[in-house]
Amino acid sequence: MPTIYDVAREAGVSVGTVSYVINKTKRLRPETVRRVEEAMQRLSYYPRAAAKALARGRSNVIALVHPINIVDFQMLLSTFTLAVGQVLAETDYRLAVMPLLREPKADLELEANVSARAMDGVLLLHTQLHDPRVEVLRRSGMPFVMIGRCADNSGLCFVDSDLEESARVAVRHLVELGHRSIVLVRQEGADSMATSVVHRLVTSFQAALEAEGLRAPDPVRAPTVADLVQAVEDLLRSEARPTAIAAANESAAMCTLKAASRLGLRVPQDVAVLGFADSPLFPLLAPPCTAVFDHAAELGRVSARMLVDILEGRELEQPQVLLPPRLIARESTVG
Amino acid sequence: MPTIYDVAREAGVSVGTVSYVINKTKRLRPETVRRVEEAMQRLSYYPRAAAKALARGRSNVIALVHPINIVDFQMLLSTFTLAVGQVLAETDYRLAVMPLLREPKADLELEANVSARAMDGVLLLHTQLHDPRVEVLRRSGMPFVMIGRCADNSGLCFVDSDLEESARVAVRHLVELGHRSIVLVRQEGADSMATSVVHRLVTSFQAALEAEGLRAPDPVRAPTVADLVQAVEDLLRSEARPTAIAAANESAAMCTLKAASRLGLRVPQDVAVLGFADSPLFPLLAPPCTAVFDHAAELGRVSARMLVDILEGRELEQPQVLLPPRLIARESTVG
DNA sequence: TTGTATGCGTTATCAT
DNA sequence: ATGATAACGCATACAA
Repeated sequence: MPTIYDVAREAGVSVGTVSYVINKTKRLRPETVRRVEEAMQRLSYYPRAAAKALARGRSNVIALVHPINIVDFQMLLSTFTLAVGQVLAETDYRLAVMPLLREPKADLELEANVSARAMDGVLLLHTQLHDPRVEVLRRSGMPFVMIGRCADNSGLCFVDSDLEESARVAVRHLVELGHRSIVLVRQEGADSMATSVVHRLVTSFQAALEAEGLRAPDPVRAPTVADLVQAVEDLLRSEARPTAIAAANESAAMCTLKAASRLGLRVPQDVAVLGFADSPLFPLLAPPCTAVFDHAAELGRVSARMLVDILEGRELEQPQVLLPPRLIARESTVG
Repeated sequence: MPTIYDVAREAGVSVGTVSYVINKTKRLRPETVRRVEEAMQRLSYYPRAAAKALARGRSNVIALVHPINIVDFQMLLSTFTLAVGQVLAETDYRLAVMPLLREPKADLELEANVSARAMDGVLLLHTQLHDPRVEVLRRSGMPFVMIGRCADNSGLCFVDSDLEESARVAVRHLVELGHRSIVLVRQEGADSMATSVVHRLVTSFQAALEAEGLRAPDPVRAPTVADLVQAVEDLLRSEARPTAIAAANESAAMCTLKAASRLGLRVPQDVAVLGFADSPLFPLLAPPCTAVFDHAAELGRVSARMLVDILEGRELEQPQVLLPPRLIARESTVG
């Protein structure tokens, strides 16, 4: 493997000059630049990432940290990742997605990477209200932007969906369609990481129902897909059968549609279905499913830009951003 | 940030000793070990990843390289990633998922990372028959394991599904159920990266049909979800309406089910549907969809173990592994 | 156990 | 205004 010294010798210049050419740190005589570039070409030289990172004190890597064992389908993740990648493509930062595996060891794994300064900054997905990962990041002084937020966000940066407003928008949409009996359905993972964002949604949703003067029944929940389908079927067969169901995530929406179809109920005539979360699946469902708060891509763009601004020492216009919900009405509610 | 020198001073030993304690490279007097460990604790010292990488000549990072803009839903990716992560958790290697963005620049991006020696080895997802990324990896001497394979695999390591056998298994399943008229449906992305694996499937499928003495009509294809639904609807309304449809991936399966439901056709009585690919979605569809070749997790496990073996200099039992297909019969074919 | 050379770029300082 | 030189960052590994 050729080093910068080999290149310097080959080009007949000093290593400093080569470095300046690589990093465009100084203006050099075009002739010199050409010689150096040709030498690099000939030797097929490429600066070692580790050496660069050690010398500069930073790695130019941004880590996207997310739990891998969550119940949601991670459709959000690919949309989000794509958006982040597109922002970073115009910067010097490289993206490394860092899936954290088992819950108990997850924090240690993050702590190891953070303490080793394996990255310059972190995008933290699925932030929960009391998130041990946030403590790790905070203590270490690692710059980070949360997607979602904690109970106490003072001094922290985040980009989040406005869940409260999302719930209101959803409820209002259903109420305007004449629904008065609405139930929320959610899959309850064994995984605490995923739950707390859902918990916030549940709370907001109940509040939104009450604000419209409607009853706010307990949400239907089940740990597995099969159980959830069964639970929704039971609900739809009960006397208290709601006329509309809101699903907290993709899998809940699919379970709901499935339960309805099993019972021979028509959607939306017999029961309307609305899903939270952004998912490319929703338009493909039968019927296409109305969705609220689909801006995974925007969460990605905004959070990535924010983190880059922090790392570049630029002033942040807004360290805490709430994205307004959007409702995409499809056939599962509006026929 | 404390360095190994600070720790050495604090513990009253030399840096070498500290290094030995960290890496358990040598046996030291327990008393010394204790002193060093306490010093590290007090200073909350953690070795810098970049320094370590520079000194050792390797990063202990394994990169999972995959295209991000493929049409498939990347359900495979999360299952696969989880499995890889579980294998690596028992090793010293960390996992960095590296999504490659835009097609034309993807190779350059990979080349930059590879040349910079940002990782020790690569797991290459969605390998295509003529894959420029393979050339990049090959030229650079970077150890890698392909998931999928190329046209010429001599000297290369891969783990792949046995697509030919998968196609036979699928066709046989449908034939045994009495189907004689079977059509393959696929979504055709703008993205060439995704197509060639599908292309192999198409070829195998046609061959399997002919081996059973059946006609092998051209596959139905369309670039977008909406178009594909339309195309399947047209097919199902035509005189040549097949009694069974095989879908090349998740989105094609969902499009097919949707087209059937729109036309009021019952699945599987009026038309049977079978999907290729592994997806946690399949059981959730209405009806639950029969699937062939669902071993994303095993692909992950086997390829990760293989790469670690290569990196550790262990002898490979089998550098080229074909996983036999599995068929999971669900209601979309067996009612 | 210790001392020290080594790996590889970056950047401040000095020389032309 | 350019270019050369040397110190620096941090952990590893070998010789003593």
